[in-house]
Amino acid sequence: MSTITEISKTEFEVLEVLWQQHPASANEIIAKLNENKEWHEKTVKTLLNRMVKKGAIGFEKQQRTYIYTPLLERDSYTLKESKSLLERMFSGKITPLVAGFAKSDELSKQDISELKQLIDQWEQDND
Amino acid sequence: MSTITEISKTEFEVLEVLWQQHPASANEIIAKLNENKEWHEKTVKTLLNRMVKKGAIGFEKQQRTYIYTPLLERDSYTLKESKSLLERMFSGKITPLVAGFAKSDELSKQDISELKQLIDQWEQDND
DNA sequence: ATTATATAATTACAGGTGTAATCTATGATT
DNA sequence: AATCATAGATTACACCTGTAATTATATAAT
Repeated sequence: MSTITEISKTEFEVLEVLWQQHPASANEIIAKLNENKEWHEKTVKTLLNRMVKKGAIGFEKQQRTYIYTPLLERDSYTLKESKSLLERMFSGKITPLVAGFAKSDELSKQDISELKQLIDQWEQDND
Repeated sequence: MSTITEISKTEFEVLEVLWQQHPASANEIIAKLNENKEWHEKTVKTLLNRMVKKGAIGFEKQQRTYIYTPLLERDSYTLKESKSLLERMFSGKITPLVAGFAKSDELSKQDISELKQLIDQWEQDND
């Protein structure tokens, strides 16, 4: 249920494809992953196994093979991780993070316009 | 020089006090850390040692004791970590992260006004 | 039924991490 | 000078990670 689960960086990459498309078999996941970079089959299987144990994903037996599904919501997981990072390095505030990006020229015109829109929306909603 | 260095979460906490005040001896660091939560002296010493090996901090001998200094800039380190997180979970874009906060009511009136100010500034600078 | 094949389970193994305890050397104290 | 206290160095140790290889098992093929 809730996000007690700790996911490692590689595990996250695997979960990512599951979030994009589930349920999915190990082989489907492996194939999808390999569109980007090389993943050894055994490695992926290990990661799936570990995530099952951690309760991050579940599976259903389809004959001999497993069909996996995420048990963790992407949004809540990324939010938790984001909050954790902000907490640890920016006293929990979002602005210093964005300011860091601004300062080192990591913000594009596009980013700015998206942020403005987001803020407008927020102000409409919270008023 | 540049941020090749990998710092663990606890190491970061120790580095944090060094960034706030340096150079500093192990004991000063330990004292400062203990203002917040309990840190075992041995643990802190281990972490300092590891960070020296990693090249994240340096020291100067003051008689028998070491006086440590950060060799890593806070800003560049936090930027690197922030970028890494955005890269991994938001395709490198800042807006989805902020949107996640907005969606789960993690943004305060204050945050919004700070963000707006930041954006104003950015627009003044980049024009 | 036997064998080959493909899945999942188990085992491997060298770092890294959190959290200390123990050892060693050196300066302080008597 | 001998001893003590203390700082740093070394060692410990279980768990996590990345990255697989090996083993066991269940089906598919012959």
